[in-house]
Amino acid sequence: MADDSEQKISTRYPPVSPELIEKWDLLQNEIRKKIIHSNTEEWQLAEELHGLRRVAGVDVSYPSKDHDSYECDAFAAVVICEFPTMKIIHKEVQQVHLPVPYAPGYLAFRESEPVTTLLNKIMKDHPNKVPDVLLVDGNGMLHPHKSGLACHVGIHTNIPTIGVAKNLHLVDGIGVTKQMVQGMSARGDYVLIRDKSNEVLGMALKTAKDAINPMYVSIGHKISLETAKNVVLKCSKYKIPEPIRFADNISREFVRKMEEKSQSKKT
DNA sequence: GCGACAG
DNA sequence: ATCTTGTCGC
Repeated sequence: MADDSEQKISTRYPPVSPELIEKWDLLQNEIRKKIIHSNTEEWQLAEELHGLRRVAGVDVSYPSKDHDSYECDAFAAVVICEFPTMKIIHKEVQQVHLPVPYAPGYLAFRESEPVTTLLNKIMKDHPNKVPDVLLVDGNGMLHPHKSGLACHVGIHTNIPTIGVAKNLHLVDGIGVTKQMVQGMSARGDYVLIRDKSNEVLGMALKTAKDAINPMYVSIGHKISLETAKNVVLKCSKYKIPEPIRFADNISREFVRKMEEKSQSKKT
């Protein structure tokens, strides 16, 4: 069956072979079919999220020099926070090799494998710290094929997962205007984002009072969008939800250390 | 008609 | 994602 959602990717991205794209599209379809769109856990039943103990943030940071090359090394970080205090109870960073470039719509094929490997390692080594829900920086269902990075990570770890993106990724048919975003004044305000067939893919959510731009929230796996919104809000002190913000800081820190190291080596 | 495009 | 300075405010 022909797929009309093929995208034109400008030359600023390293080229990915049509064969690989074709393979990725098939894999994304498989992921999409496996996604559970509703709540599956006890703690998701009440708005107060009673019983939710641990929330993990997942992020990958890149060295400045080769983040745009076909393959590169990067640092993946997972930070597990206690809910609702957001106190860090575990953090783990891993240097990873990313064998394929970033291509719009195909972030999962760059980041999901190393991230799931790290998560599975934590689950094995620290079974008492296994997170109840994952916050992944990137989209879940708010994606051209409804199977963004957060969906992949959720399916591969079998943990409820939420996609949280700082920027809106282009999906044809969605109508999100600046006016809608400007219309949000209070923390917790949101605008649902639907596709051509009027299906809800995610939402623009105002997570902080003074944040001009919203966060884009969508489900990854085993959670409803309504519950996902609650989790993200309760984890957000600033614009970026705390677990992701921490994971971001830590992975960046390691990138910086690595670059300093390679600098002194040259001299 | 061209361009827009998570990280 | 990454590159950067100052600046405003609690």
